[in-house]
Amino acid sequence: MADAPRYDDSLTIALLRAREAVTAQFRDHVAAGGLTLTQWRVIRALAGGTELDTTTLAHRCVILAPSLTRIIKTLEGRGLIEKVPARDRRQRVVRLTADGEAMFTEMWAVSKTKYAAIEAAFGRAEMHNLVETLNRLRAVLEEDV
Amino acid sequence: MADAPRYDDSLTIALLRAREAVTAQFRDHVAAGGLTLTQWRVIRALAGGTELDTTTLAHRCVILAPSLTRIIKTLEGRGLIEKVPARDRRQRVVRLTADGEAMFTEMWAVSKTKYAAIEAAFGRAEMHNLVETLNRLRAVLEEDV
DNA sequence: CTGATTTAATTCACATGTTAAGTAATTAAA
DNA sequence: TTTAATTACTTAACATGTGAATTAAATCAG
Repeated sequence: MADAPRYDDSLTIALLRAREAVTAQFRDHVAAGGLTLTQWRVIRALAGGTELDTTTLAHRCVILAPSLTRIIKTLEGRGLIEKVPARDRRQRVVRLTADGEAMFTEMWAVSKTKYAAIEAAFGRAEMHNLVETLNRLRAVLEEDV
Repeated sequence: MADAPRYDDSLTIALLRAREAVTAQFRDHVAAGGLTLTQWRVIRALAGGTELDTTTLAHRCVILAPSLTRIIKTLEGRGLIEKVPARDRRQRVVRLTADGEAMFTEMWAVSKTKYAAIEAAFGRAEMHNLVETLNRLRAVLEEDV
């Protein structure tokens, strides 16, 4: 042993902690709306009349298919999303209901200000650069390694 | 709506995807050892004879207390960790068993090479800089915002 | 020293992550 | 066109995330 990097210097731990710190900024607000952060990602991906099938939605929201199946069931039960007939009957295509759109609009107004507060505290350029770096890291890892 | 940033430009999504991409590099190897990535973080934090109480361990591994309770139960059942008597009898202090240390040593050898491969692919300086940036972001968010 | 408060873990209940297996619809091959 | 292979999603089983309530031990106030 002994050659393990200090835990705070580990990339995996740094990513975990950073994500925890960022999501913490939104969790209470989203919870106040009766949603989890994961459910909120789905709402957000569908905002503005967007219709998406489960596979695409799962990919955009970074949610595994089994989780999304449960989430769709929950949100549909609350009347926030609804099914849309699809040509390919294997697919489940969904969109927000009027209630869902209203919920998004109301919550997004606040989320936007929180996002802006993070930008202000950390620096707009720094943040943009960080996102770019993270996406580049991902691209590198998904290619080869 | 319409003023939401493109999803790929969202900091939360970028963090989620990047973390997913990084952990994917280790998941199969860790699973081959019969461990989950979360369990591996615990093993790693205890490597080298380190004795830690639940609170400290949870903080270092970024695991919530209820999860850690279950993980300790599991790893103890497998003979990888063991309890240590503590002065404060409210605390649960644990350490690796001889089997646990052996498990760590064997798996760490491979993990290290995978970590090095990521460094090589992404760039050592880039990676060090990313970790520093992530920790700085966290520090900023935990202060004020 | 006794009772109130605080602290460290655990337990509970439910949501999600994760892998594997199963089902139904589509497409491709014979 | 009938069957085999593929695709999209669901279900199942277990591990973890998350917040709230609970228990046991230590500390504090009077």
